[in-house]
Amino acid sequence: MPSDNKIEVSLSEVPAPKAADKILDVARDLFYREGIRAIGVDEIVRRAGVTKPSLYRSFPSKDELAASYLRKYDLEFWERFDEAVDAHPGNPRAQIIAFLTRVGKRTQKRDYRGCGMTNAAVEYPEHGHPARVVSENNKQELRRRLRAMAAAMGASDADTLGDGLLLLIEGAYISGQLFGLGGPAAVVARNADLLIEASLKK
Amino acid sequence: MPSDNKIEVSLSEVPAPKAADKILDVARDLFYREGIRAIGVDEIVRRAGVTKPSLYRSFPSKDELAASYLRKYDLEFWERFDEAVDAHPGNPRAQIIAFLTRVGKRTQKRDYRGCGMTNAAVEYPEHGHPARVVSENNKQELRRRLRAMAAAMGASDADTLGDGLLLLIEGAYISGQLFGLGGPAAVVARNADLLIEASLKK
DNA sequence: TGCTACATACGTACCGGTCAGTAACATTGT
DNA sequence: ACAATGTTACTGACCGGTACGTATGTAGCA
Repeated sequence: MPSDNKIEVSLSEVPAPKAADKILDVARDLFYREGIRAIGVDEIVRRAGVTKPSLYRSFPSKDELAASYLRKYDLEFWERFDEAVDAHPGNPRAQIIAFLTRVGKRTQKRDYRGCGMTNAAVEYPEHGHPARVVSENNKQELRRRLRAMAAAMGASDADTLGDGLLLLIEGAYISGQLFGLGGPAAVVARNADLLIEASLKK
Repeated sequence: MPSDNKIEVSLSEVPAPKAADKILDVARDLFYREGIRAIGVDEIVRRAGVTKPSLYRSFPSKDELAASYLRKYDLEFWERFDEAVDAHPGNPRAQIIAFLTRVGKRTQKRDYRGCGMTNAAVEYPEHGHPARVVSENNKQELRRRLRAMAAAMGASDADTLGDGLLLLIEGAYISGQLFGLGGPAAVVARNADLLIEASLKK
């Protein structure tokens, strides 16, 4: 058994993953790839190597586990977003294009499955569902930031441009998983650039 | 009992809706509003006022019923699309804007649920699933037509513009059900017009 | 007209499996 | 001791799907 992570070289190093963490990791993977409704709790605990009571000791319900998965997804999303922002300080246009260039690249990977937030909202149309609430909050914050960036670019109608960029982003997420390789999402950055250009002059 | 459709005034008029038709009507409504995975066959037959064996005499499986629902959806979609096209003969730009204006309006209705095709593809990521196949075919045809229209507009890079329009459309479908009233989908036509403008000059 | 013969359409009751979730108790490591 | 986890077994509801019997309409024929 080479390279086992049970080595425990010293204190607080590889601190023996708790059951809740293993569950959340597996849930994240399966929920994202297959969909939340498509995955049962039995499969999650099986793949995580834990038992069902362990799941329900850490999470009050499957719906709340899904919400936790999305909160984790939310954190990772903003990390990726801010990475593009930080790469071009004071240049919102370059920030957007950098972000969309990476999104476009990711959509061209095999088995790309779009945005976990967006997918969850499609799976759970019911208002107030725990998973949907997380998703809606994420999207509203994204909209707010895009509009602010559009304003910082000096767009004459910043809200319209910000919303247009959001439409392109969501379209890329969906088209990425619909068309696979060679799909329309590959040119999302180019289209965003054209849209920005048209929104600035005048 | 006023206005009962059992009148049968003459031959071949209101020909007593068959079980299969009632099932498909109910399935269309429930699948679209709640999602395909969220609705069981029991609820469908209950709401349709028929029994389960009747469903399985007309449809070989739930998956095939979902595919039938999408084929019906596909027909209605192209009716709406061609309506906008026919309203502006020889003017692809006006055709697109007319279509997107109506899409934008529909996204602002309460309980808007986006595109049944798109939603089904999100619900069934597995390649080859009967419902997904119908959805993918619809989207590929839409892409083909949008690219052709972009070429007819005289865009320098017609494929990029066609794909950009597709991204905006898919973004509108998703944002419509994510944000509800006052969401970004309301300005999809305006953004499409800006994108077209930017893609034509030069 | 009266009868059978057959096909179509439908209903009752049921199948095994899976769903999310839980009760009660044993085991482990610190 | 204590807290976290595992073990086993279970619940009631629901899942998609089916075996099998029954009603109804109609064609053929006397």
